[in-house]
Amino acid sequence: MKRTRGRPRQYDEGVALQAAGEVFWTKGFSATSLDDLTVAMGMNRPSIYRAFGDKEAVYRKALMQFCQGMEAAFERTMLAEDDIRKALASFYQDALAVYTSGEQPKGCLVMGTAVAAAVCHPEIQADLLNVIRDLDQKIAKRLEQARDAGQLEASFDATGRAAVAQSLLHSLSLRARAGETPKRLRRMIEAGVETVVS
Amino acid sequence: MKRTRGRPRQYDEGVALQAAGEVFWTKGFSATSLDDLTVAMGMNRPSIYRAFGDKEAVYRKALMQFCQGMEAAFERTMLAEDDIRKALASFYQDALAVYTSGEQPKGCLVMGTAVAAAVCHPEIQADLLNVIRDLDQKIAKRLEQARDAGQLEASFDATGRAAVAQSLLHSLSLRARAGETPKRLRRMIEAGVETVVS
DNA sequence: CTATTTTTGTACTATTTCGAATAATAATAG
DNA sequence: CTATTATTATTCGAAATAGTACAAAAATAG
Repeated sequence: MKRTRGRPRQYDEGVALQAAGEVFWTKGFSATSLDDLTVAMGMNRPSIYRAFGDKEAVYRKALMQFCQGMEAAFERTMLAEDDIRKALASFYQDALAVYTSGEQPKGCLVMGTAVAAAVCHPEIQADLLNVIRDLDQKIAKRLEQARDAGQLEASFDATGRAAVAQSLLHSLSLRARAGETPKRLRRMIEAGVETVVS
Repeated sequence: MKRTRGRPRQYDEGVALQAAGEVFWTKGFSATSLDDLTVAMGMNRPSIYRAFGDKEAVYRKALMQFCQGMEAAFERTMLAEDDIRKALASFYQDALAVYTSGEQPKGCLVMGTAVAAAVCHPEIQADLLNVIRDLDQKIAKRLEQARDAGQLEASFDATGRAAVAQSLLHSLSLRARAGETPKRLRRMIEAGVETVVS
């Protein structure tokens, strides 16, 4: 951690992006103003521009940091647990815990806010598609592994079911943001796991 | 159609709301300005206020009109077709046709834009939750009917599977808006139908 | 023809918003 | 101590935005 020249920066990149993410998560991309960001990030406007670029750049970086957190959750659950049902169930539960973590449930940052912005912001749309396809592949790989371990039928369509499995996650996010009760969401997880592996 | 007193209105309510819906569908709720609406609806600002109220009121009325169109699609497919697999498949296909209808695919107006606005706009959130729960019930009822007709196992969990079935719709909307290819979306429908009824 | 009613059209104000120009600050290099 | 570099802080201006006040228009009622 060598000191560089010039005035030392007062912000921590990760902390600032997390704070930005919180605002975007609540208000959405276009309803969030730069003034909102200066307050939340504790940085003044020119510092934000210097450090991250314009609003869209801040947003995309906050998205990517959020995704890293979700990838960690995937590893803690889907990859750490051997039984595929338990793995799926704990993955959904971990995700749901994130989706309902704040004072108000806000779902997934990506699915809750990037989707709306996607049509008018091609780069956000591209990020979104990448995230979705990446997760499809990760789930499919894990399902194949379970199939090879004999936990699923030999004819199990891992790719098709992976898309279904991620659909449940999308819907969980959406319903959480819509204010659905935790009880109903948990029941959906149960029915969903059973459906995916059936 | 009796002529009423006063200057005749130049707009048609349904047409105006549809035009408003198109803008919201593309830009999202908060990125749409009243100037955008005046242009699209062919009405000047005070006329919009008089006729529909403020931006949020216009938005909610446009949402509700969109939902009526989707309900009609539900009746054309899920209720008109006897075989539950065909019914589901044609419902998803009809929905996908709507989701990818414009020059750019925009998914579902509700799932694509109301979700982002839901956290800061309680009435939009309430509308969203109502729409979701309503469709869950409609699908569950249709699945029960299929079960009673012997097309599904007696132990089939209609309520749980209805939530899964709607999840596929949510994901279809989301993926379409993310720019997923029609080919992949159609494949997802196939795998999804098979999963739901399995 | 005049009064009444409803909608349309113009213009305005106060506020928000983005982005940039400029100055001040705090460190290192030599 | 002076020059250089990187970051922070203040301020400004131009544009966009939401909502409203008020006048004009186009119909019916009597």
